Amino acid sequence: MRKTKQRQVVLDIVRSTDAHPTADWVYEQARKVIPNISLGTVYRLLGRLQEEGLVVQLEAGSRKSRFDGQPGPHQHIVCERCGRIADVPDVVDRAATERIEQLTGYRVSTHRVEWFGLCPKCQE
Amino acid sequence: MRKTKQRQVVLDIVRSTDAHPTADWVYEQARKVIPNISLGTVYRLLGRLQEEGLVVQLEAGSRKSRFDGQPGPHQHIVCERCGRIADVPDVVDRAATERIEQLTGYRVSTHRVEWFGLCPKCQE
DNA sequence: ATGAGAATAGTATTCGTTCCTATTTTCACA
DNA sequence: TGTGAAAATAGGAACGAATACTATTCTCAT
Repeated sequence: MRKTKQRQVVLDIVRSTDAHPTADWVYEQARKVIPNISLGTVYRLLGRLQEEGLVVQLEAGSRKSRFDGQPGPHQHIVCERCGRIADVPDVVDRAATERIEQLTGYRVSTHRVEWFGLCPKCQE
Repeated sequence: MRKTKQRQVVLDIVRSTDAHPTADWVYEQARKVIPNISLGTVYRLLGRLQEEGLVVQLEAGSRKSRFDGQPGPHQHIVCERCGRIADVPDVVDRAATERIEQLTGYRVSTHRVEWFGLCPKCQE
């Protein structure tokens, strides 16, 4: 792993804010320092930084939406190897929701818990 | 809202499985019944069925990934109006994880809680 | 029966992201 | 301090899930 100016700039930018920026926002900021930096470089660096644990990527996962024909209060667990999705009961109670509302000032309307792991078949 | 064959077929398909199918899987199944059904129709119907509460869409939200330069155990709350994201502490304890493992047979490696609501600014 | 408008089929388009490759840059080692 | 091999980048092409567009078909209240 080599120390490049691009890498340092991208890391500084993503660390400089708590606004959870998008890749293209990081790209725009980076261009102020390195005008001809490439968007592909930003994507590659963000991915690499994530592998190293310096950055967390939200809403990643498979980019395909999946649909559930059994609506109702339940959550999901996704197999990290084969993508199989199973239903699980919700573990978040009313007290937790109220705590979040008080801490953030947000008015909570809903929440979603996603679990990740290995399904029984993929555990071998 | 009109009763069309396409609508009924898509609803039957998405209700017939608990595998949380993708839109193109639903499309392939639907083509076995209506060979010239359009993929756009499948997308539109799934969206409409979701609005009616008959179907739940997973992993939806903005299609852009967002990045967090402050790694560490915390979760997020997303404003449904302006997209603002704030950090919140995790509310899932060890006992809940064990319960999920026993219920599903999955080996849990991580989880993610996403809260949705209105940020203070958007509550007016 | 019929006509207005809702829904569809087929296709083009959008846009976030990834891939490709010639060129540049970094850094271990002489 | 040079030098060369490997790694990283810039720029642009390609990909793919999802959406937009529009002429045509279908539904259903009357």
